[in-house]
Amino acid sequence: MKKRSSTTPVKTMADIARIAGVSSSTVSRALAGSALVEDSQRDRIIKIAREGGYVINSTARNLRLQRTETLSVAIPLGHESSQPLSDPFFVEMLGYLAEEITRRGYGMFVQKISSPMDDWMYRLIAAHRSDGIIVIGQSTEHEVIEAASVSYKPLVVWGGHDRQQSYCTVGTDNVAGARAAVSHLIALGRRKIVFFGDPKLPEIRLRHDGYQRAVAQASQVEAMPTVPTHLTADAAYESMRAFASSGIAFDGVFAATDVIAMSAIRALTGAGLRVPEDVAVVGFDDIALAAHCNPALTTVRQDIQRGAEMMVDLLLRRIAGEDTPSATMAAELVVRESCGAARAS
Amino acid sequence: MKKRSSTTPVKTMADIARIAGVSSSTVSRALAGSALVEDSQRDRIIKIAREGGYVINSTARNLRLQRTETLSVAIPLGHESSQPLSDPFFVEMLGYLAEEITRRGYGMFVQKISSPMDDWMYRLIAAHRSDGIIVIGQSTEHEVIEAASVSYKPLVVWGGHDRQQSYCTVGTDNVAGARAAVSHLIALGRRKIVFFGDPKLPEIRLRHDGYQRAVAQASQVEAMPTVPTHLTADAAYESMRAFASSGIAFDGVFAATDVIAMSAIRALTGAGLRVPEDVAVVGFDDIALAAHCNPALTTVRQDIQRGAEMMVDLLLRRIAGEDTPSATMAAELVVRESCGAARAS
DNA sequence: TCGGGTCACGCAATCGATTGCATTGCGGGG
DNA sequence: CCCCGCAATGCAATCGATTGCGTGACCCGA
Repeated sequence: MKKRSSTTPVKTMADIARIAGVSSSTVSRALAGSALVEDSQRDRIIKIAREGGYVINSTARNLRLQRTETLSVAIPLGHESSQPLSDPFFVEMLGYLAEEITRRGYGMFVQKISSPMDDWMYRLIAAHRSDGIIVIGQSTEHEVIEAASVSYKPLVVWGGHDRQQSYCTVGTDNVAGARAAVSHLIALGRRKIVFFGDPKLPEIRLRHDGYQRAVAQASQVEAMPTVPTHLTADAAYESMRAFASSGIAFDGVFAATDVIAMSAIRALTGAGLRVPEDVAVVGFDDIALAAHCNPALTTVRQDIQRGAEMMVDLLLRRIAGEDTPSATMAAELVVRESCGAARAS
Repeated sequence: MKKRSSTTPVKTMADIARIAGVSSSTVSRALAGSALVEDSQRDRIIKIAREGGYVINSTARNLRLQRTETLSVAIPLGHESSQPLSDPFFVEMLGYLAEEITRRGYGMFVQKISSPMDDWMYRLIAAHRSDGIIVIGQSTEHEVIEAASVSYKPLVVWGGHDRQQSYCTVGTDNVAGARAAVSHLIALGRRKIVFFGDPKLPEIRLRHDGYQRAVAQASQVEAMPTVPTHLTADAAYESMRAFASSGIAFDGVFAATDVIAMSAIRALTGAGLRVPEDVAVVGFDDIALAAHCNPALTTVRQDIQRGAEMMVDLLLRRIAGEDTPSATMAAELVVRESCGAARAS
């Protein structure tokens, strides 16, 4: 930390004005780089500010300018009781958002929505603590978001996009990604593929759609049950353990998220099944650990970084008054070890 | 979102005052529950506010009250080039902090310190955007933090505690935890235990101390090299791959973090070594995935949730003027599969 | 009936930065 | 020599909530 030789503490523009022998108006203009201030004067004022270690008081500035220079990031966790932010996907997204938002000079106001009353959105808006809101994942809150979006425009949501929804989303092409994943399993000779995930959540429903299309399109693939597990590692582990001991034969698993996939693999191994020899597993998300677990996970990659950038970009444009459309990014199948090589059908 | 029947928009206290036929002073006092306002009057004002959907403007309030009701959370990543927030440990911590901070009615201002110039701390302080700062992990920034802490009191740091450091830390007893982990490996019959992690980082240095003490205390345990790997999954994987092919024989690994441990396991498996049969692995942190990777990871548990609570608690007390001491939490060895059972020495 | 006291409430300053408008000084053209 | 105009700067209001101090109304006892 730099040492400041401040005999007179320089906290406000008035302090600078006093030292420079001018009014605070001039200081304000000088610091803003206004051409109205004489060059030498401006330089002198800026020098005083710098040497005094002056940093503008953003609270006062924001009050005057009627804005906050802050973006809210809301994470609804309606689907997992009181579980803390457990999914690395959300957390990686949070990290990229932090990066992108601070890069643009904004602050990031993080809000976890644990026990959603239906007015969380309203309260977040009315608090006036941010200029706009990013919602990570629709969870079970689609209706609430939809309702809020009618009157509140600076809002961008990560998640699945539906034709009849009016709010602006950024997301991956879940249907195509899921379809590619399941088609890959089928191409490797798997015929009994189970879907793990709860289609009540919008994104997961789309992935389930993709799964169904791939299955419907292929021949000789058996219809298998859908297991609506929660998104947490514990719940997914338990679901898979129960399913594996149910006696239903299966040779492939399409997990709605990587966390589910990794937990499933562990449960399968615990049940004496080998991955990928006995059961091939594909996930969705490509979280950082997917490449580094054992066996390495074949999964559908979502470009989280680009997603974060797009959300911030769209939100800032919405704050500026533009009415931006939703954006969908391509999904990419990343083949690793967990689904093995082709085998005889 | 609730429907507001606001013919007259109620945005400010002055609006409410106009409707109620009083001054904004009275509105302010009424909303604050002051006894100076007559009961029926107060109820009426509160009713008007509620029906108008009024939410106080915190920017104005904070300017007047000279505070921000916001806490900064800084994450220095000096150790991993431009890597995004990759370690689940940090990210889980972030989630718990978000929970705890919002629970206390504060906002959370997240700042990622990617390419640390030595004035990041000063800038964060001088921006006046928060009432206090939580730093997650010392990374390579010990000196900067130490320097800042001399003049800036509302500061709490997650990380290792050293006798000669003056800032307030919250952390796990790294030495004892590491010692327990390594002693466990030794008790299981392992004799050639390698340490993976970079002792340049304060916390890791303490874990390395614990490792050395456990080794020194035991008999028949060979001195093995320390491999100073980075904290990212990729770097750790590469380090282990290189080490495994170096020809040095070993039967145990103590990884400084779970991410390193999980990557190491994968590299070992890739090199044809079995875990835990050929090499036993112990990690540190007990991140959520530790229990759910394959094999499940034996590791030293840090109570992240309690850590987050303590940091917020200490910080609020520091903001209130108290000079709180550092806190160290007990570490707990969690035995799972990755170090196997005892074997003949 | 009057003075002292209490209760409710309003006035106006304050927090710090911004900005429309007024003002000052200076130079040049008529 | 005077006046106009421009350049540079100051004044003061503003954003919205808070709060010390002042004031009016009312009640009570003397």
